[in-house]
Amino acid sequence: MKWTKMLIQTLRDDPQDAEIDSHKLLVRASLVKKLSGGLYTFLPLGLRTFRKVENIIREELDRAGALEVVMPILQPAELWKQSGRWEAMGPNMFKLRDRAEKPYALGPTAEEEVTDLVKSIVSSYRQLPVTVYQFQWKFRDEIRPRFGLMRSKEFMMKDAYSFDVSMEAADASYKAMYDAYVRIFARCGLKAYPVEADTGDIGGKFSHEFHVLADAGEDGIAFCPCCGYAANLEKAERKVAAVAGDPCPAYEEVHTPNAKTIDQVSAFMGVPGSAFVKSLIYSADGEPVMVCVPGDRDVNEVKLKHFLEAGKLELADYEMVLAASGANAGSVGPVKPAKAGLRIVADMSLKGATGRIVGANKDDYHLKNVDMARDTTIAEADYADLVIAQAGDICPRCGKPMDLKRGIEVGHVFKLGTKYTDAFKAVYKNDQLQESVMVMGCYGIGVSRTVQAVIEQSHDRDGIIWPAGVAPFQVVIDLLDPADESVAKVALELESALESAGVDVLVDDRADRPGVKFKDADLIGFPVRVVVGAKGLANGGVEVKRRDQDKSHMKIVPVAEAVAAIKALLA
RNA sequence: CGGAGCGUAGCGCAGUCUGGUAGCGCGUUUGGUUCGGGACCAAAAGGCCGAGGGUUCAAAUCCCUCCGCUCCGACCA
Repeated sequence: MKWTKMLIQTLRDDPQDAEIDSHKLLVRASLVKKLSGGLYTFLPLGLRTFRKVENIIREELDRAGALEVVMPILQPAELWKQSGRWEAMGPNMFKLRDRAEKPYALGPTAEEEVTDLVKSIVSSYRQLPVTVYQFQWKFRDEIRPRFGLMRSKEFMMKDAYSFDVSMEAADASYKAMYDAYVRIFARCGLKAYPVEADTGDIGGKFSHEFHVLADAGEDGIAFCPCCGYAANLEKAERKVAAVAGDPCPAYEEVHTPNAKTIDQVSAFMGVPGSAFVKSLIYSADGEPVMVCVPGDRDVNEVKLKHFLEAGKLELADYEMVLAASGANAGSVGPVKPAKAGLRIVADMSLKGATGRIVGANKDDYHLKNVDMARDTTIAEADYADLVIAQAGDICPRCGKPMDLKRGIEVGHVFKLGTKYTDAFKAVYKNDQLQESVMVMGCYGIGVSRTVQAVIEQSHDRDGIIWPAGVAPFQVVIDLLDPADESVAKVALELESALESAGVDVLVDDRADRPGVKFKDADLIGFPVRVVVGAKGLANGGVEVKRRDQDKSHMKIVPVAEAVAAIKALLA
């Protein structure tokens, strides 16, 4: 392929609307072009990488025995109503109607569709297990699209779904996908780590996310450097040492005018935030619940939701706070709240805590010298791990302190159980003609996001450094003297020789000066650069260099040996 | 949805406060000189100044409305 025949528009300046390196480089290297917020066109170069990532995924899933299908993007609303997610997905889902007013969704995912599909084909245990997958554009009405392809309204996802006869059999399907994911990300040149995760809106039993570590990542991850425990902060557990609370005198009121937040009261009283108990009123399925956590920690709503087994959990509104506590937000506390029998739950680090400061359930007042056991009615069983893990928290597995990292979620595997197969009555018959519900798993990879994650993880000041497996072209030939027929001939012959050897190559045949070509080659980041020029040929051949090595590694090789030398650099 | 910032040539920006012929750099086209890490000279093309309304003799500039983009936040007491 010749550069002058491609549609490439590299940019010297960073685009005005990009914040992170990978987003800037996607645009500057002419891989994508923005149409509108959260909507991108893949340009020829970007699409080549995109297809390579797709093919790696396809090969590994095929190898794992999965079957490719393509299901409609436009999904009838009735499917979503059957699973209850027409409501549950809320405004995250694009909804539309046809001319007959029949409602549809633009698929944000396809559990409903695939369950309906498999149910209609599979009726016997002999047909199981089966795993199907597709590459399909997904649509989500994101609150805030950002960072280019990282979080967009429309994105390419590989989604796979397994169906098994039992929980145990489903574990094997899960394991097969997990292993395939490890291979896929390795082949993409990515360091992706599996981390334990919450199952979120999709629901299910357990799951792992695959994360690429990057400061620009949107997710917090707790990492144990000692034993390798890794979990999304939404889920990350922690161990808490028992509190040896010294006895304290009876509690008493303190007037704290105009001090609402922990920071304000802490400053007012001259006591650190950790001495406080922060108390929040949540509405759990419409019922008020008070949640107490140390003043310097934040509630983990995901953990709380699981602990309370609540369907819908949100912070209580103003009226509910007043009715439950007797005071407004800012003065809420666990000692004698207004509502008799109000359920109070607390973080386990508060068990046995004494001498704490809490809201007095009376506006502008706090209580000091509170002994959680003596002064509150919190049940033994209502102490649980309810806060977001922090760096330094104790690993639940090995007892050593954990680190905090940030990650880009590129893949996710779920063991779903029977949530959807129950809803759709997806059953099979066993050899006794007895019917059972199939057990399901689902497995996603964000293809467009993975492309960007590779860039985020592999670039330098000059541009992208593509891993050879996913580069738009593996080799760029910088033809420095395109007007010189004898030099051009060498470049073109090398191009066909490389193509015959299965190496894809782009010849920069522009009439520009060398510096322009070198800069663009570095920006786009072809793994190997070959310079063909009159000067080099006079010195004995063509010059080859890997993108990830500097000029000192450049080698002059005779034209006849060039293909072998280039293949060696790509290996 | 709340807050902030920004919309001027393909891209990056100045001009807006203080109204008076729409500019700069990169890119593009043509000619010439150059030619191994983003060359130089000359000439040229390219803009409904986000859209609509208002004020004014006159609006990119002042006022109003809307639209789009980016960032922060979305109830942690």
